[in-house]
Amino acid sequence: MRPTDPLSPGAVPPGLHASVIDQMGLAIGAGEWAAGSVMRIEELEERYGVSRSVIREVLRVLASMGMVESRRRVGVQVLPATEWNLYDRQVIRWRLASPGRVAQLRSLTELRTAIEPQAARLAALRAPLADASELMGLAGKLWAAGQDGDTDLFLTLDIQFHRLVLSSSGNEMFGKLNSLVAEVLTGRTHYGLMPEHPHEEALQMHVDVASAIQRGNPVDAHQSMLAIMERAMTEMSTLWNEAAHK
Amino acid sequence: MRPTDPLSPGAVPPGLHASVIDQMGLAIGAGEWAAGSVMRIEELEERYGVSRSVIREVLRVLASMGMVESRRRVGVQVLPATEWNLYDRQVIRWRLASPGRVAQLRSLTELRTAIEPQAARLAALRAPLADASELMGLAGKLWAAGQDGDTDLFLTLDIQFHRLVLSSSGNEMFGKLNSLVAEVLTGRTHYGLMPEHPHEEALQMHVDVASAIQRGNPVDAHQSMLAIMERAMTEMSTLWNEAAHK
DNA sequence: TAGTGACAAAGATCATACTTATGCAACCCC
DNA sequence: GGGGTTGCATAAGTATGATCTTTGTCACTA
Repeated sequence: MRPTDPLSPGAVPPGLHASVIDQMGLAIGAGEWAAGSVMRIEELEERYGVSRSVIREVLRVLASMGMVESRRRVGVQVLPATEWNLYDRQVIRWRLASPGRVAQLRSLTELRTAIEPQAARLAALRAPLADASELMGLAGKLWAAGQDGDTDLFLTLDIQFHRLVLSSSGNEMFGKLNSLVAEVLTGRTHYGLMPEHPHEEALQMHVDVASAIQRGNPVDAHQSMLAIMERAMTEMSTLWNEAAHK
Repeated sequence: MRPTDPLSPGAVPPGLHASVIDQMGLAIGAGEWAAGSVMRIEELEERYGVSRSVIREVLRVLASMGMVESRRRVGVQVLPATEWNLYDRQVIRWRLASPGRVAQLRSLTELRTAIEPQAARLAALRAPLADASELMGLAGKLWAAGQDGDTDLFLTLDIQFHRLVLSSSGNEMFGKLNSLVAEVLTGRTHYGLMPEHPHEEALQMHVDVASAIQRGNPVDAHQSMLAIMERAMTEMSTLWNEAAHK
C-alpha cells in the first residue's frame, strides 16, 4: 500500500486545487468572508499552505464563478452573493451546505416547478420508446423503495428518474439541470427536509408521469409533474415551519 | 500615446487571460478543436504567445466550465459539448457565435418559454409597486421604439424589460437568467433572427404583461408572457426556414 | 480646496527548476 | 505466446524568484 499523501487529510478527490477551491468556496458560500472583504494572495498561500500558482489558479476559477474579483493594488475582493453563478454545480453545493440552505432550497424548488413540468411535457412528445420504458421501470422501483422505506435507494432512484425525464425532453438546457436537481434531492434528504416515509400519493404521481410520457400524453405528463413539484414545495414548507417552531 | 499591446489586436476588456480565454472558448465552441483532441500546454504557450502561468490559469477556468480536462502524461483534452456548462454566460456567447447557433437559440428559447411565464406569474404576486411602474414605463418606450423601427433602442429596452420581470419574480434563480436572456436577444438581433419591424401584436403583449403585473393578476401575466415566447419561437422558425430555402 | 505628481503596494506576467503521476512498451515468468 | 510486471520518458502539477504594470495614497503646490 503506497503512502497516502500526508499533507491532505480529508482531501477531496484528486489534486491540491480541488481541495483549496472547495475549502474557499465553502467558506465564502457560508459567509465567513463577508462580501467586500479583501484577502491578499500571500495571506492565502500561507493559510492553505500552497504556492502562489495554486492560489492564483483557484482564484481564477472562483472569479469565473463571480465569487471574487481581484484588483491591483487592492487584493482579492469577495463579491456579493448576487454576483455568484448560481447555476454552477459547486456553487449550489456550497450554498446548500451553508446556513442559508432553506431559502436556497426554496428558490431551487421554484425553478424546478417551472422547468420539470415543461420537460415532462416535451418528453411525452419526444422521448424515445426505450427511455419511456426505462422511466416506467424506474417509477416501479421507486414505488417499491418508497414502500420499503429504503431512503438511500429511494434517493438514487429519484435522481435517476428526474434525470431521465430532463434528458428525454430533448432539450440540452433542461438536460443540463440534472445535476442541479440531484443536488437538491440529495440536499433535501441529507438535511432532513424529506418526509420520513414518502407518501403514497407522491409515489403514484411518479408512476403517472412515466405513464403519461409512455402514452405520449403531454398534458397529463405536465400536470402530474407539476403536482410532484407542488407537493415537494408544500412538504418542505411544512417541515421547515415545524423545525422553526421547535 | 502609449503603445497598445501589439500581441492582441481586437483584445477583450482587460487582461491577457480574458483575451486568451475568449479566443480559446470561441475556438472550442466553434468546434475547431474536435471533442477528444488534445493540446499540450507548451503548444498553447507558443500559439498565444503567453507564459505558462497564463495558459494554466486559462485552462483551469475552461476546465471548470467543463470544456477541457487535463490529464498527466497526455495533455489537455477537449470534452464533448454535452459536458459544457451551458448556463455560463461566456459559453452561451461562444456557442451563439458558432455555426450551431440556430439549434442553440432554439433550446434557449424553449428554456425561456418554461421560465419567463412563471417569472411573470410570480412578479404579479410579488413585484414591488416601483418595479411594476417601471415595467409599465419600459413597455411604453418599447412600443414607441418598435413603432419607430429603432432597432438598437428596441433591443436595449427589450433586455431591460425582461430583466426586470425576472428580477421582480423575487426568485434569485430566475433573476440570474437575465444575462442568458440578454445574450439570446442580442444574438437574435445581431444574427438577423428578429423581424425587421416588430409586429404590433408583440408590442401589445409586452404592455399586457406589464399591466397584468401591475394589476397583480398572475394568470394574465403568465398568459401574456407565454404568448410572447410562443411568438418568438414561431418567428425564429419562420425566418430560419426562409433562410434555409434560399 | 483642488489639481498634480511621486511613491509604493499588490496583482499580473514571465521564466525556470523540481516533483509526481501515468501511458506505453519492453520484459519476464508461466 | 499470453498475461502480468517493471522502468522509463513525458507532460502535467507545484514551487519560487524576478520583473512589469496598474493604481490607491499622500504629500506638495498653486
